[in-house]
Order: sequence, then C-alpha cells, then structure tokens
Amino acid sequence: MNYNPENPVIVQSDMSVLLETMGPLYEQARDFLGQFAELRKSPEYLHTYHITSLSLWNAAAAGLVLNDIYEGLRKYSKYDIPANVLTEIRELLARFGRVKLIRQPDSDDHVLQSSDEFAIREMLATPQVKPFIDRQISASEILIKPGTRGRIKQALIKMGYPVEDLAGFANGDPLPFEMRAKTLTGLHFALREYQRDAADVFYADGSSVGGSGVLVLPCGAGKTIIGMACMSRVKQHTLILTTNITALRQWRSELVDKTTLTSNDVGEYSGEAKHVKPVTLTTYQILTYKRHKHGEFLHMDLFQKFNWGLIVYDEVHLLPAPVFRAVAEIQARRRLGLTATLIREDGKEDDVFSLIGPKRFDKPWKELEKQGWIAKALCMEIRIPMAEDKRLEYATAELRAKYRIAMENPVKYLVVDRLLKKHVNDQVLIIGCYLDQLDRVRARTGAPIITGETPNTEREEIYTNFKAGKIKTLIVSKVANFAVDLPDANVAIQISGTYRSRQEETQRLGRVLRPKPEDNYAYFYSIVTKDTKDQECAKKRSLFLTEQGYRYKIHVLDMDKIEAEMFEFAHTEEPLNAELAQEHTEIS
DNA sequence: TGAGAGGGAA
DNA sequence: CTAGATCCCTCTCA
Repeated sequence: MNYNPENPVIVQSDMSVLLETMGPLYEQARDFLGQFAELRKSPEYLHTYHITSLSLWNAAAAGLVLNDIYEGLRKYSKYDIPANVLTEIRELLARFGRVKLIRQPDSDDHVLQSSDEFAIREMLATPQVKPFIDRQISASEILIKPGTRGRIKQALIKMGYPVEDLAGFANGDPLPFEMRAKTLTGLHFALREYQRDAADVFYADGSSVGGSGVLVLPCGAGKTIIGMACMSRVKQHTLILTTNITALRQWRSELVDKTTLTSNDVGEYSGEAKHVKPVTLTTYQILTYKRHKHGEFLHMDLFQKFNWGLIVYDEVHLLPAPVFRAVAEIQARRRLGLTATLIREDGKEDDVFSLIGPKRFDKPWKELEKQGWIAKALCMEIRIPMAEDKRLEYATAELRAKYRIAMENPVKYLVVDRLLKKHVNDQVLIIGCYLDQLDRVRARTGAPIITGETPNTEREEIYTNFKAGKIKTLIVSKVANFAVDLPDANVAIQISGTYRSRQEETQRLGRVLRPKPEDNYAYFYSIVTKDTKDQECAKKRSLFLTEQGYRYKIHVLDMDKIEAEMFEFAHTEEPLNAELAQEHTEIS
C-alpha cells in the first residue's frame, strides 16, 4: 500500500475523485483532472470530481490518451488507485473509436464498423438500435438504413458506444472568400495563435476527421473570430444559428468587417427579415417556432431547403432540444459548435456529442489569462448575515420563499454602498435577478438600470455613456445573461442569481474579462446571505468557474460587528485589493 | 410601411 | 424551483 501524504488526489472506487485544495500541487492536479473529469462539488478544502463516460470520450476526441490519465493519476494520488477504476477508465476510453461509421466508396451506403465482435452482436440485439439497421454485411460490418446516420449515433451513445463518425460530408454551394489582414474599419487583423489552432483542428485539412465538432473557449476568447476562420477554410454557403438578434447582428458586422464578404453576401433570417444569402444568420427561436402548440415547425426547413456546406451553432450548449431532431437529419453537412461550456442545464450533452460532434479543442481560462488575452479576475464571495426579523421570516417561510428572502437580504445594500465607495474610480456593473431588488439599488445609488423592459434606444444611450466613463455604475437585470453588446466593466457586483445556473455565473464573470489597459485586473464580487439557500445557490453557480481555476476568496461579515467591519472595509487603504492580489499570487 | 403593444412559448 | 428576458407572430394605428 502506497501512501504519499503530499499528494492532493484521492481516487475512489465509485469513479469519484477527491482533490485537496490547500496544497502546492492543487493547481496542477486541477488542470489535469479538468481534462477528463467533471467537478461536482467545491467546498473550500476538498473538491469532488466525477469521471464520467462522456467526459472521458470528449477527452479522447480531443486527443487525450490512456497513458496520460494513468500517469497523471499516479503522480497526484495520495493512495493506490483502486484497480476497478483503472479498468473502467481503460474500457470507457477505448469505447471511443471502437465503433466507426464510414461511407462505402462509390456508394451512399453507410456502414458501422468494429473489430469487436461483441460490440457488433450487442448492436444487432439492442431494440433501440435495431430499427436503424439494414443488415449485417460481414463479421465486422453492419449496413445502416439510409438517413439514419444521426439517429443511430444517438441510440448508440446511450448504449455506451460513442461512434467515431468518419463518413465524411457533402459539399455545399461554393463561396470563395478570405479573412482580411486589414479590417474594413482599417485595423490590422490577424488570428491569435490559439484561434488558428482551433480552426486547424476543426478543419483538419478537409479530411473526414474534421468538419464536425465543438470548440470550447472562454468568454472573450473570440469565438466569433474562430467561427469565421473555420468558415473561411470551408468556403461554402454557411448557416449560422445564434441565441438572439443582438448576437446575430454582431456576427453580421464582424463578418463584413473581418472577411472579404460584403453585406450583400450575409443575410438575416429572423422575425424581422427573411433574407437567405450565401451566409445566412438565424436564431434558434425562429427554428422552433410553431403556430399552434402541437403544430409544425414553420421554419425548420431552412436547414434542408438550401445547400449549406457548413452550419455553425453559436452557444451550442443552448441548442433547443427540438432542433436536435432536425440536426439528426442533416448529418452529411459540416457542423461547428462554439461554446464556453459543454454543460447543458437539461443534461442532453450526449446529443451534442452525437449530432454536432465531440469536443475537438478547448482552452483553459487560466491559460488565456496568463497570455494576457483576458483580464485576471479576482473573485470574492462576501458572506453577510440577516437581521433578526428577516431571520425569523426566513425560518418560518416555505422553501420556495426562502430563496427570495435570502437573496433579497437588505444588508446587501450596505455592502453595495461600501463596494461602490471602494471602486469609485472604476466602471462597475451591479447584477441581480429580481427587479424589486435592483430598483432599490437604483434608488440608493442613483445609477441607471437596464432591464428587459428598457427600450433599445435607451439602452444604447446608457451604453455609450458608460463606455465613455460618464456613467460609472450600471445596474443590470438578467439582460446581463443575454445582451452581448453590454459594455465591459472592470468590477462586477453580483447581488442575486438564478438557482444553480453555472452558465449565468460564467456570463457574468465574462463581463469583466476584457483585458484592461493598466494592471489587467478585474474584480468580481458575489454578495450572499450566509447559511441560507442563497449561499447554497452561489456555490452551485460558481462550480464551473471553480473548475476553470477561479478561486473565490471568502469574506465573512458578522452581524454584531457589521457596522464596525463595514467601516473598516470601506476606509482601510486597499484592504480588499491587497488581500485579493495576495490570494491571486498564491494561486497563479 | 413601420412602430408599438400584446399573447404565447420554452 | 420561480422570475425574468427574449423572440416570434398578429393586430392596430398612423
């Protein structure tokens, strides 16, 4: 029995992995585990990861091999690794590529191929797969029925065979164009190294290996740019799906600015305009639009009616479930998914894997931070108490009401006041999810507020003033989760949030990540009511960012001392910044 | 023709 | 889990 007390990792036989956060090897081990395991819990001292089949398959698709995992686990483990875990990892990992889908030369026949006789027999015998099978054509080959390429992959991943799809792609109508070296607005333009790498991996020189899959990049890494780079390799008619119209318009102006495509080549297909051009931008929502609840999708034929050579899924983790059905029908089209996270709140990650493709490329947030492409974010969770009367209200409230009482704790306003004093020279966003609460903040601070109701003209005016520094503080509701044109700030203060949305926290942090001209620091504060549902939610929301290496400094304020502490908090020279900066040097 | 309000959906 | 934001369509009014 080996025992290395210095090592931070404990591998358990149920495929969970514990990681101690306080030792010197924490960061290395975290980055290692992040490649093939999923962070589930992150209390201060001991994080819990799970090694799942999907996390292993995505890792395999992105190039991680068994030996890397074995060696890493041995290197960081405190104890011997349970034998069953090693076996399980080996077998799961080997399942990626065990079954391949290929196209017979000179025909349109699609064939599942495996040298594993057991896999072939299992596929033939499984009821969920049978309907898509034409017949077995040899000991190692199964002919599938025409048009079932997508659906059979969906069925097979559910039985543990993540098919490696090598059947290649149909070409769409050609569209010759290039990225510009000088943008339309006259700026020098070149892809960053990682952006080029990502596009290279996706395109893979036009082989059947490339042309489908997901690129995972942090907020602010230039996913649109990478998308354009991929398009400029494929050079065919392209359909781009976005989550909202602002994103759509942003894609459009970026395309016209940074490629040789003109506004004539790029069309908008939305509620407002139905223009189909060689490059067409559309929204997920119009595709899922039905006139009646049980009616037909009215615009889903956009996929099939035109000869697209590439379909780009922006924010692919938000792709609506009904769209998967259409995507399953068009597996011969090249497809690119772009996202900051593979996590879906609905758990349909395996459909993304089967129908868009596995992860081909990712870039850890901390790596971009080191290279200076995104700001160094100093995160702090400020835990505050509730006043006596609120505590009583909370204690006796129904579960549902508890969330709101805790999140709307009025003590938060005091903390906001003090943080604003501290950051009086900074551009600050105050972000929350309850309109009442945000309106209170507005009344106290006089800062302008943007909610879903704010008309576009008013938004633009506020954005302009905020960018120019005429407005220093801006209050935003959940629009912060969607509005891609929201200006950057260097401080974000989160005062409430959705139950456990890891995406939301990620978006919100993204708001302050654009590189800063001077010291390149950004500040992210999360104010939570301690020992309540609020604190629980905050923890869950922060999971993804913790996985990416952001460590929240915890600052606890006690009720009996709160006024004194608050005073000190506000008046000491640089207590918060110094403390955060120190923490930061410790972890980077 | 376009803006704006309102309803429904997910 | 709501609450909130968004988008789509249709209808009305100039």
